[in-house]
Amino acid sequence: MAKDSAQLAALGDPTRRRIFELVGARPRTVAEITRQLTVSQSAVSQHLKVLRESRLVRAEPKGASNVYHIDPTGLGQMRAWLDRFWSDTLAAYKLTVEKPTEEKK
Amino acid sequence: MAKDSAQLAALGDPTRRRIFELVGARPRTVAEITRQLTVSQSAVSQHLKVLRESRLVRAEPKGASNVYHIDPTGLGQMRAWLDRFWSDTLAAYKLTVEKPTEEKK
DNA sequence: AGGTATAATAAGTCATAACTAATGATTAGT
DNA sequence: ACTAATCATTAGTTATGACTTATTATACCT
Repeated sequence: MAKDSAQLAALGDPTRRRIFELVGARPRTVAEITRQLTVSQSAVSQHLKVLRESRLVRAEPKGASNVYHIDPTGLGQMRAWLDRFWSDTLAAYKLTVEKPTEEKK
Repeated sequence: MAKDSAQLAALGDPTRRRIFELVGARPRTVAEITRQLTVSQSAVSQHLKVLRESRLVRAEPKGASNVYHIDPTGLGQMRAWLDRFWSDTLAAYKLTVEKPTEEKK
């Protein structure tokens, strides 16, 4: 459990979550994203940098534009982080449900 | 996509991630958690409140102590949030892998 | 070459959230 | 009743990260 999650850190910010969701809906340029939000283009760029470095998005240059896509790498890492708890929690939950009368240990 | 994730907001903080991981390893009291970290008991309590309100953990009173457990509710919501992108990303990724020569659109 | 658009970076600002010490309610034991 | 332990809450402090404006490198068109 020494491995912190850069993805969770990145998505802790609401503006970055919205950016991620926009890109998740379909690939977008910085300008498109900026038009959808109420922050400056520069703020969007800075947020995209954080998302890029945590491997949640990747940039594809197209002329003067950069088109941002979801990056499966960070998604997979985040999913792995989550699955650690999900399987354990599910197992404990199933025990409770299947044996509701055996609460004593 | 109007539904923001309280769970991601909660886990955006590194101290709260560590607390969540400790509780995920096994149920723990506030005192136990406090001993494992380098912040005050008061800080731990405040963080646990955030985790509780986002349904990532639940408290079980035991005498003067509170034992904290993982709450499957918030985990499930977080997983659902993530799965929205995972399935789409996987589909797009598979398309790329299965047809590597058709990069033109 | 000149002009426009795009996006990354730098430098500065400041609100807020993570932290602390203090407090008080509750529990448990003698 | 008294004492100790536990933990939630309150009130105060301040570092940091999200924001802005400004700048600049690159791409593209005429």
